[in-house]
Amino acid sequence: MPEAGYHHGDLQEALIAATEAILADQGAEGFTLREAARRAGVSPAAPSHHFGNAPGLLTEVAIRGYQELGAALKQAAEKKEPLHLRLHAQGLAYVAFALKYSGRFQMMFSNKRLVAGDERLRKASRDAHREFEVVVAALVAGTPKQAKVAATVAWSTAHGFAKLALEGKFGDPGTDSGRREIMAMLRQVLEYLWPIESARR
Amino acid sequence: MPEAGYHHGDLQEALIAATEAILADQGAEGFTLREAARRAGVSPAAPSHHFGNAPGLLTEVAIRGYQELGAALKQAAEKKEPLHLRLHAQGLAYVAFALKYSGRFQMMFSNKRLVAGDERLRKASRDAHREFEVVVAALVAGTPKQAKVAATVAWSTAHGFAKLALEGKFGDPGTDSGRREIMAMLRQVLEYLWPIESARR
DNA sequence: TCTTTAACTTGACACTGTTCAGATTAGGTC
DNA sequence: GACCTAATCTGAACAGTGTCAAGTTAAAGA
Repeated sequence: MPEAGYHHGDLQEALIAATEAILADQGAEGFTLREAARRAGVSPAAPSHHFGNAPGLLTEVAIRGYQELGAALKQAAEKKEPLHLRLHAQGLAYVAFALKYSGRFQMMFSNKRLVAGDERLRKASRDAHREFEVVVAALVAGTPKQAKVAATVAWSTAHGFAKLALEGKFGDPGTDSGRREIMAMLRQVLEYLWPIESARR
Repeated sequence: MPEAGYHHGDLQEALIAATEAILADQGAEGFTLREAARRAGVSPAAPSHHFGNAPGLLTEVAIRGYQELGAALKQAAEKKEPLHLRLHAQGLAYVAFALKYSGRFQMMFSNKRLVAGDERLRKASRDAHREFEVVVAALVAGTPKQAKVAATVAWSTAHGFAKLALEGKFGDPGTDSGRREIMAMLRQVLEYLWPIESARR
């Protein structure tokens, strides 16, 4: 694990960490392969031996992002009654993740920069999405098909809200007060979609 | 309007058209300023005299995109009874726009590549969004604030669904059959959100 | 016609991702 | 311990990018 010398020791992880750092403080557009190599203290050509090319590295980062997101959704749904609260918690967790790790989040959903059709990536994305389904299935009385539709509604709404929020449509996501505005608006949206008290209007 | 000679005649429009063409057949990531200049038959430095820089040109294209999108939403809402159908039509129009002009659509919502805080851009975006509000306000019995929330729900859902669809989460948006799958799923989502027949469950 | 000014080009600079031949070293084998 | 192989990384190069400063061309107004 020595960071100096001709052989890095654990360049793979160092590059992933460097990429996440860049995404964190420069955003998705700020990433360059050379900068990642620079931060890992290695030549521009080094990453190719581990990840093939830039999309290869980014795909690895995206996979981990989906796993984190899935875990956050799972955790948000635990031990919440009534069941509606679980969906609220998941929506809040989804947007909170998007705001907190905005660069990574944006990268996770920009297929053009990832390895098109990577099987592990598809699986990670599906697994995260499924976290919505398990909650929705418990809530919606209906066929599995209806549950799938409801889960798609939940995902689409959370995702659309997060994306629009990141583009500054609901307030500046770069400031504390802006983020509070955004989350307040989100709570109203969730309440509209899945009212907590009464049955749906 | 002569296309040849030292002075182009109408380079402004030519560059915008070239940009839209690139976005149409290469996608948002495929755009380069030099390629736009190339297609307009002009040197790489020429665009700067009209748009300052690449974000300047892209912002102009995005503004027109929002205007088109707003017009499509407005048109979709015309002459449809019952009122729920207007929202359905708007959702369908939103996603149809995203699928048809995917490159431009993606660019419209990638602030990092546009002029941050351009006033005309903000207005164009707001105007498009407002098309949701006018329909929702007529539908939702409630305070203006509630109408705003409902409009945000509509926008978020349509936008999220469109984005996820473009990333291939509901089928391949590049094929006819994939697009049919996507639109079929969307119809179910809209029916879940705003059931046509009965009152909301 | 002359001159001002807008439009455009040329050439340069600092970047980018990727490739390829070569240098280095880690780890297993004698 | 010495040797060899295979993995790892470097250095230099290439084609491409956005943008800038200085120079060239032509349109428009006096």
